[in-house]
Amino acid sequence: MSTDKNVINISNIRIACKDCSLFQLCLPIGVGEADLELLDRIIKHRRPFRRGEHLFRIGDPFQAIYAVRAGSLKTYAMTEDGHEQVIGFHLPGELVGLDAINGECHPCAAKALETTSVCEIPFDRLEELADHMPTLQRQLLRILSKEILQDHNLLMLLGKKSADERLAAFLVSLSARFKRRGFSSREFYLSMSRNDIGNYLGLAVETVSRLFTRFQEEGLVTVQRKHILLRDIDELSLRAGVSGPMASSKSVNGV
Amino acid sequence: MSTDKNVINISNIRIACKDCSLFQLCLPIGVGEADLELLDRIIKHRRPFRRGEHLFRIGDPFQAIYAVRAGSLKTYAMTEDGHEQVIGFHLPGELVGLDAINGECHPCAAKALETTSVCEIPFDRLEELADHMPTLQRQLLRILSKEILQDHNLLMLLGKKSADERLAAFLVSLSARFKRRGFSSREFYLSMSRNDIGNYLGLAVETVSRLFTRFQEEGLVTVQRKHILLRDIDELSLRAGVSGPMASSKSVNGV
DNA sequence: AGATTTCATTGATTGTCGTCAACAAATCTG
DNA sequence: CAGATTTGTTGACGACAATCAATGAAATCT
Repeated sequence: MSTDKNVINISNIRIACKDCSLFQLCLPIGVGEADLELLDRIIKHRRPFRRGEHLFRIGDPFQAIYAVRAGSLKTYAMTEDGHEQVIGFHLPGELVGLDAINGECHPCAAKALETTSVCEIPFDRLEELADHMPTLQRQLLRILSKEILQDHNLLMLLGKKSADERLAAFLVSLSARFKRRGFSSREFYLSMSRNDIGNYLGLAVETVSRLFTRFQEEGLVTVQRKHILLRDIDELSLRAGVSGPMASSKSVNGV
Repeated sequence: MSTDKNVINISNIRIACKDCSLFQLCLPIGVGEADLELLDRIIKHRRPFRRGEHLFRIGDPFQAIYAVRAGSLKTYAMTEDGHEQVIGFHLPGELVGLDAINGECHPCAAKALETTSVCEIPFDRLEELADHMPTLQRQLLRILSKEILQDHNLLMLLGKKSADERLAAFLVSLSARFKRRGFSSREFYLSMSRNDIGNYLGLAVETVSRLFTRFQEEGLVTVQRKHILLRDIDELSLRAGVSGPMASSKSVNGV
C-alpha cells in the first residue's frame, strides 16, 4: 500500500512464466522448458490496473486473453435495457476474456476490483504457438471446457437455489478458490461490493446484506465490512447444497 | 412415424459430412475437401435414439462429443440434493458434451426429447485430427467460446429477468434457432415438456403454463399443446428485453 | 378399447425476496 | 477536516411467483 507511490517501469521487473507461482493455475500445461520459453515470450506484462479501471470494455476489439496475476476483477455484461450483469469474479491464476474468442469483440467488460496486475496473452500469437504445440492446444480446449462447466454450476445456482443457498455457495466457492491459491480458506477479503455480489447471485443488495447479518447471528461467519471469517464451513457447505423450505418439510423428490 | 417399424442397419445409409445440410452449423470449418474427408471418417452414425433414451448419463466416461442430426435433446445436471437442472436444449446442428472435455466423465446427461439421430465424434480422434489441422483447432476453440457466450446469456436471463421476460426470451430464441435451420420461425413444435421449460428458465411448471395462457390472451402467441405459433415476434422480443415492474415506473439506472 | 399414468391447466394461498425509504458508515474531494 | 458522495445496514410493505390442491386432457400400457 505504501511502497508503490511511484510507478516504476514494469517491463524491467518482468517475471518469466516458469518462475510464476500461478503458472500451473492459469495454463497448467505439460510442456517442456523450451515450449514454456516460447509461451513466455508472447506474454506481455502491463502496468497494474487501479481499482475501477477496465482491462477492456464491452465492444472493445478482441486481441488478447488475460491471466490475473495479483488482485481481482469482475467481468460483466449488459442486458438489453442497460442493466449490468456480473458474470464472474476472477482471482489470481484465472483467465479472462475467453468468451470473446468466438467473435470480433468483447461481449463483456473486465474491471479491476482492486489494484490488479495481469498477463496479457495476444490471442493470435497464442494460436500460432498452439499450431505447433498439440499439448497447448489441448490444454486450451480443456480450459474453455472448464469455463463452460463453471457456468453450468452458476446456472444451477441461479435456477434452483434460494437466497441463503446462493450466498452460502458463493462463500464456500470463494473459500475453495482462495485455498487453491495458497490463501486462507477461512478468512479472506471480499474485494467486490455487496452490490456486485447481489448482482452476481441474482439478489438485491439488501438481501445480501441481511443474509450476512443473519449468517453472523447464526454463528456461521464473522463479517466486518469486507473482511470475512468463515466460522463453520461445513455448515455453510451444507446450506449451499440442501436447505431452503423443502429440506425441513419432506423428501424433495423421493430420492 | 410408420416407416421405421423395423430398425435397419444404419451403417449402410450413412451420409457423408460434406453432404450433410447441417455440416456448416455443427463444424463450420473452412477446410478443403480432403480434410473434410478425414473428419468424416472418424464420425460415427448411430441408430436414432428414442424419446427418453440417454446419449449419456451423468458420470459416464467421456469419449465423444455429439452433433445433433435430427430431432432434439436436453442436457441436464443434478444439484447436490438430487434435483434435476436443465442446462440446455439442443437442436439439429448443435454440439453436445462440450462441458466434459475438461474431465474424465460427463458432468451432465443428454436425453432425447423425441426420436433423435446424432453423429458421434470420438474426441481423442478429433484431437489427433486437429493436431494436423490448425483450422479445425481454431474452430473448436471458437465453438467452445460460443458455448460460453450462450451460457452467459442464460445467466443474465436467470439473474435479472422476470417470469414473462424469461418465457418471451425463450420463445424468441427458439424462433431464431429454428429459422437458422431453415424451419419456420413463426410456427414450431416444442419437443420439451412444460416441466423442462420451467426447469430451464428457473420457473415452476404452473408459472410457465399460466404465462402461455396469458400470452395467448394477449394475442402474442397461439398455443395448442406443444404446437406454438408466434403471432407477434416483435412484441415478444420487446418483452424479452425490457419489461417487468421497472420499465413502467422510472428510469432504471439513469441510462 | 379401457385403464393407468403422465402432463397441462387453473384456482387459492403463502412466503420469499424485491422495492421503497431512512439512516449509518466509510470513502472521496476540495 | 468538513461536506459530499458512495456503500452498507435495517425496517416496513407489497408483489411476484412458488406451493398446495384439484381437475382435465393426452399419451402410454395391457
